[in-house]
Amino acid sequence: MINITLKQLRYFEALARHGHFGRAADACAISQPALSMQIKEMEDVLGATLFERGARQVRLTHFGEVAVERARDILRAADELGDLARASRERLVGRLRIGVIPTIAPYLLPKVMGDLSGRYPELEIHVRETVTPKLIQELRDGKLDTAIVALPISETWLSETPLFDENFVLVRSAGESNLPLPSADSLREMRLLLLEEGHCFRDQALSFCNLQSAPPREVLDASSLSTLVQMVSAGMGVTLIPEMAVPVETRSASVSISRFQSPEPIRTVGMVWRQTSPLAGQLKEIAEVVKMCA
Amino acid sequence: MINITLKQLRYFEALARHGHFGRAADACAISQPALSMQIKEMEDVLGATLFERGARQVRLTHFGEVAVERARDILRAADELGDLARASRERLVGRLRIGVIPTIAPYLLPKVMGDLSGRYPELEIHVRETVTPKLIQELRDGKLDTAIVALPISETWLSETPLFDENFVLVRSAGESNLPLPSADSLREMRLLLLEEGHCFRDQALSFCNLQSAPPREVLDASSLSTLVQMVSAGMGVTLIPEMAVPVETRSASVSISRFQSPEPIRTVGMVWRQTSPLAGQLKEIAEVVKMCA
DNA sequence: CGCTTTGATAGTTTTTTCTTATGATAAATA
DNA sequence: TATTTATCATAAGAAAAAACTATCAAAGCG
Repeated sequence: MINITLKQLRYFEALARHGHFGRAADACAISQPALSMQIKEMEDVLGATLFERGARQVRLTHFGEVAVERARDILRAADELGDLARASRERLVGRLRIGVIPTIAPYLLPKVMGDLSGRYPELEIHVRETVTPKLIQELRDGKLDTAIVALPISETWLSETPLFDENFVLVRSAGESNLPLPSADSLREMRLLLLEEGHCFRDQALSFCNLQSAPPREVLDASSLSTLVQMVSAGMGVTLIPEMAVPVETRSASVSISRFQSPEPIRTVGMVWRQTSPLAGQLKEIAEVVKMCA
Repeated sequence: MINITLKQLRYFEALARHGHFGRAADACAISQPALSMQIKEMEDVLGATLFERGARQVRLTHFGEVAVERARDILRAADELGDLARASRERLVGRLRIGVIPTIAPYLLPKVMGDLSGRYPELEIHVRETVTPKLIQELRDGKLDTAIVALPISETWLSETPLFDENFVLVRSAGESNLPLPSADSLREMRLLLLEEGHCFRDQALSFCNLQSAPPREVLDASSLSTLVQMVSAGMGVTLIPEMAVPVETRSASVSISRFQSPEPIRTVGMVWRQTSPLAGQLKEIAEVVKMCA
């Protein structure tokens, strides 16, 4: 498809402004014949005359007058594309889509969101809270820019950076606080309440109890840590929650919290993103901000 | 002053659309390395990354998404400069891209095409037949000059002019011609065959039966009026078709046609185009020609 | 592991654009 | 009227840009 070029539009606009081939050519920093040829080329392509070449002056035709308006619009839009690029290059601006797993989101996000908004006022943060496999899928599909999950993920196409380590604590009903601390193995014999399938925290808890995937007797699949703690508070069993969740979740429940002796159960929380993401640089920066919060 | 070129914008747009260097290059009729180089050049000039090159897919960055919108605007404006030139040469010549909805096209186009070609011998008419939302999108993208659709469209950036009104008639199998005419409401209880989702005629028919969007029992989604009539002919139910379609569609089907009493179902067919289109003047002229045909 | 897909790179060729030199026309000047 | 001057067009070669072919390298897939 043959078409006009932006260069021709620039020359055209210059000629329209100066009304003189020589001066317009100077303004464009090219020779006069070069300008003449490009204008002629443009007229040929358009199939219409742009200028009425008088002996002593060059004047726009009626069509030329209309066309130069359009040309100026186009040139302005093209220049704005450059401005747009410059604006987006400097600071972290625009939309940032973060995914967070449900066992971290409610405890980490309030502070992180505040800090990020303060630091990057032009950043529009979208948060998606769901389980790890879905987050990874959405990352792969380009629906998310980054995700905060329990490491490791071990996908070759992902970059991962650790943010912080997090202990698991035992939650028992208030009356049991004096009982001796059960060993990891003996948790198997107790009524251990867990999150439903799909949450990585469930697998981590089971792993700590040396259970592969077969659940212990009588598990109850909760959909949130809040539910778990409320169940414990009602005397239905014991559970594990991340230390980070303690302040929020025990506020309205009469339960006792105990830390394990070594080997203390632990998980590493980190941030992941596509290795190919052009935001990689900025995401590292954001990871630092999140580390501060934790 | 170094700057991007329209050619680069075209390549950029193609790559954004195809998400694949090879196919985009094909679409631009150049080799893949040529496209790669121009995209890279463009990214260098802008100083920003436009695409995230994944192992298996190429995806726009956030900035790329914003930029491609601008690029499309610029490209459309540049194309319109050509249209403008054509319009300035008084008579309507060159390419005219008309979109028509499928429930009108086969009945209106044969005559309209003939009349237009006779009247404007230098006019090269391209016809695109698809559903209204796609036509409107293509109009917006500058891929169409005008479209013939059911009014109203109510987009502020469109000019619309009515062409003619069209009644809907009831199609029943041949044996049922003596039965009394069902009311709009009672159509709901019959086995009403309709076009598939997306056709405005489907919505208009449903609306006449006072159905919002929930389809009646056992709808069968056909992709053309011909199919509908053939189904009716086979005794599978009843349907509505525009009056204009009657001569063509009942030629090879043993069905009976009945007009409704008032309130007679009706729709207004009209022509729409971008208000900013330089062809506006000529399009009005064409609308008059189409009116004659109907 | 090989095999395939896919984008990047290198070197060469083709096309486009630009430059200098020159021509042509008409107004201005003498 | 002849000459000069101002201007834009044309021509031919040089420079720059863009495109092609061939090939590489990385990553997914069986």
